[in-house]
Amino acid sequence: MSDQKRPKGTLTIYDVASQAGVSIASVSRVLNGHGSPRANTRERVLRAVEELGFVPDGAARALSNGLKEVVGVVFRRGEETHFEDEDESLLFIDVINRGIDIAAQRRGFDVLMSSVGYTDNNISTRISSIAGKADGVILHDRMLPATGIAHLAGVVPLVTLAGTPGRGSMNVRCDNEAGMRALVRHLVKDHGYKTLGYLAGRADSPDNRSRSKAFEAEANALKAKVLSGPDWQGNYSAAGGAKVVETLLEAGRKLPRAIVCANDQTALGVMHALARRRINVPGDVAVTGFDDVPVARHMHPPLTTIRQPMQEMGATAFDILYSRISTGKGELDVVLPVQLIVRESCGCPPRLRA
Amino acid sequence: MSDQKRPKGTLTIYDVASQAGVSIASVSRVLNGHGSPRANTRERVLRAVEELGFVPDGAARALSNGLKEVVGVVFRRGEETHFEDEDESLLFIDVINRGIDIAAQRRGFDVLMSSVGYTDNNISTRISSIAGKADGVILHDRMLPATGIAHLAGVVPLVTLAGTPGRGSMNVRCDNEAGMRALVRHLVKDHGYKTLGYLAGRADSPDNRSRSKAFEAEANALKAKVLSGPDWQGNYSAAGGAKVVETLLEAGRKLPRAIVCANDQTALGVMHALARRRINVPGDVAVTGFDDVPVARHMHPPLTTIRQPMQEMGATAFDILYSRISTGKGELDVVLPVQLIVRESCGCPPRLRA
DNA sequence: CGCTTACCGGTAAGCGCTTACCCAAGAATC
DNA sequence: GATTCTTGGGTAAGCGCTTACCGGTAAGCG
Repeated sequence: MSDQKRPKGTLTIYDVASQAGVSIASVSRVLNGHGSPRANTRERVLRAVEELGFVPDGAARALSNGLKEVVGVVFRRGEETHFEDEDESLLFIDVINRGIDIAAQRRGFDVLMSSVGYTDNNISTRISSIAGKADGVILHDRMLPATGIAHLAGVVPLVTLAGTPGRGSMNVRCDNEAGMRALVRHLVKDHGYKTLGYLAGRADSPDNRSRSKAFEAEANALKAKVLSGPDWQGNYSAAGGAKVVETLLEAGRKLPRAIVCANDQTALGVMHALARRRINVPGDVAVTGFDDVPVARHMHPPLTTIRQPMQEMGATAFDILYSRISTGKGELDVVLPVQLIVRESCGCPPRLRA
Repeated sequence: MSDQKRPKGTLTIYDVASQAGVSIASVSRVLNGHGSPRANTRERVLRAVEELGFVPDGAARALSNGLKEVVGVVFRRGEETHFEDEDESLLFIDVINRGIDIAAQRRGFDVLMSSVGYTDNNISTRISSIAGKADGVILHDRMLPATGIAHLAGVVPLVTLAGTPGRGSMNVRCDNEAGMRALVRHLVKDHGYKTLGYLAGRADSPDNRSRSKAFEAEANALKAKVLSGPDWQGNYSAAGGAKVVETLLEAGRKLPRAIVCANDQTALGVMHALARRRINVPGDVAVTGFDDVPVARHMHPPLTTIRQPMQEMGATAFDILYSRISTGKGELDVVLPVQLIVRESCGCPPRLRA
């Protein structure tokens, strides 16, 4: 392991080749396991690589064979005001990212992460930068308007999460409709609640739209009274959820028997706001979420919600992207099943923990 | 925004050049803001880029100008058994990574993340892969033995976190000694505890070594009795901390008045184990941590600990790596200050929350 | 023992970009 | 109006790698 070698320029495959006394082609073959090098050649190359501490340049490799073995992931970094438990837990996005990471490793890919703040105004520049450095891109929800997505999809293989497939981009989402139907049914049929409110997520989110629609449809079908509209517009954040409840209360409006929130974070905010007003959950008002993020089961009371297979969503996103990259094909729209998780915030009795 | 263009091969700078009726050099100049292109030229190029939806290839760019604008970050993904709150929170590493991310963005760099599992046996292969794709690498604690670090540092600019600087690699850590001294002093002088135990982290961790040394030195200086040794060997995980306490208790050993844990996660495990035995914290035994991870203040009782500026550590790691990459210079060893955070697990009274 | 077949391994082309170098055309000067 | 200075922009080399192609040697065969 001689260290005296300190070539000023970077160490290249030529250095390895001359050290080993073979050609650069042989070095490349040995390193990539192509062809069938003679044992002698192989050994000399490996020894030279070891002695020199050679690491092939990823850029050159990528340029040459057209594969970077990198996926880009773009998501929003929370920057709004935070609620107690909100900033500190693995949220929806983190768990999905972990799934992507794990799936990527199986294929020898690495993950280029880029979080953008809410106030960043150069988002599309940043996404382009990522796109140029990766073989494909995974976009979390609400990163780009539909036209931007279509445009980008023409440039690089693209998977959106919780979006809508279209114009060449692929999409992974979960079965919002089935989840919402199950939830509403539980609230109305099992608990007998007659009035329900839907505290919406961002208006431009496909997830929010399908949850909202399924909510209304099912509630109407079961003859429950529905409260919604502009007063019920949240933004997926805990602060947004709390705000809606407070505004409603200050206006002297009567709350429904159950508040169905667009996601768990919103439910977190709602429960905070309710607690501050000494309104009992679920005694006076039941609250439900959507996602089943890790903190959901530690809320007071534990949150009844719909579990999305978050890690699996991430892994699936990578997998379809990968097959698109390597074979040119790939599912356009993958819908993953969800599961109703009954805890106590809906009014069900506590269960024994394992 | 014509879409009919669907060139089979990738879109290159040549396509843009011919579309704009200029040379590739001009396209490159406009895109990178070099030279002083005439307004006319500039416009034509930008229009062509827009029409074609051109995104320059990062690999080619990197190869050409020797800068990838990517930093690699390698860390361990937890895979051991988990305690209730452990898996679900932003831990030490996550917060540091966020700091890296934010600092990197300021310089137009992106972050290539690679988590390795505890059971992965191809770690150095993976690290090499990352190194080849990045301009520099940040390694979290205990990813590689010292020789491996020295070796890698010869290949790519390298920053270790909570390690030791040496042989060309840089390091960022926090002032373990000062923190530990302050903590021990608080326990002994303010609370009057006479016997202290140090529940160690991984034996091969530099952080653990310096905390352990400072602990003993300060405790001895203050004439407190010290319990340590092989029975007190943890591994930074909650499970490890709990195990030590249980083993001690089963062996009928008497616990010290205060248990100083190598990190917060360990303290979490210790408090679980103590609670299970109905031992009161801090009444019977005080417990302290180190790090101040986000959950620390939500434990029961809230954990007294040493706050490390985690996000700043990440940002600093990137910054010194960046200056090394761009100027060839860079601090070799950065030590960041820490702060004693007094909560209730040491025996102090509850404070009003803001 | 001479010819075919196989197989290793070397040479060189090119991946898409940046940039040093150089040329041409307009501005400035006498 | 001829000469020199200025400056935008084109040509081509080269970044470090992979791989198609081909030549040389050894093994297989009649």
